[in-house]
Amino acid sequence: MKGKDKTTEEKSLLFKPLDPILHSELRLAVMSILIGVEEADFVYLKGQTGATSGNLSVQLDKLSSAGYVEIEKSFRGKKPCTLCRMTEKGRNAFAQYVETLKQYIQK
Amino acid sequence: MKGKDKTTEEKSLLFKPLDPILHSELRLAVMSILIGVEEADFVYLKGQTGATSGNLSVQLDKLSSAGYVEIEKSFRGKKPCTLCRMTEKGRNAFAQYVETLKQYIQK
DNA sequence: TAAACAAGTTTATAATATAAACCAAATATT
DNA sequence: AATATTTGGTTTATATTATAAACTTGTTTA
Repeated sequence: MKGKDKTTEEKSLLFKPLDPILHSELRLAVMSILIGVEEADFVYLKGQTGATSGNLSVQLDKLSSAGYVEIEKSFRGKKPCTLCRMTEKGRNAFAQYVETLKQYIQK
Repeated sequence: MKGKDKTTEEKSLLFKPLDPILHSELRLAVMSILIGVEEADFVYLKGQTGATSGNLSVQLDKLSSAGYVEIEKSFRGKKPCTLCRMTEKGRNAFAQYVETLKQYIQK
């Protein structure tokens, strides 16, 4: 294929892009949990998802940077505690992601 | 976290792993098309997905290596033609992926 | 008082997705 | 009739990701 690949420009009308922030196993699991609760802490999310601390930490950061979750660091007694809560933006993005996904898995 | 991270072993019961072959935007789009038709050629898949030739070629290879699609190379007149068809294994994997995904996006 | 644990973060690495560059054959252009 | 362009792809290089290992800081426990 010489020169510019013309198809690069023509975006498919049939398949809208899947939000890359949400199209990730662990981040999706976290969002799935957070959508059903008021808030959840790091340890709980870790337990429910089965993720390692490192992976969870990184993915929470990404969700936070995207503005999909709010993270609030405090102490529970003497232990640090990281509380996570889904934002309105996160809720919208999640709903949109699910809609888009339906185009891919139909029915 | 010193030593081995214990949570590594405890797999989550709530979130089954998402088949990494299918959890990919382009491969999912391709499977989504192939599940609805008897067969589709490279050019058609490229048009429908909006993918570049290179990307499509690579992702078709992966689906083929996984045994999810069969690829049959022939000629249509004098032009080469790459026909793709979903296998039974692919159909099962797709159905399973959709089921698993429902755990993540519920309802 | 030192070893183990809790709650994370940082960093290194392996895997992925993606497009750019490439190729061979056919068709169109001068 | 030579050459340029298009068609239908493949290979390769690169940038991004996901992931776990290694590290940190403070707290229990032996």
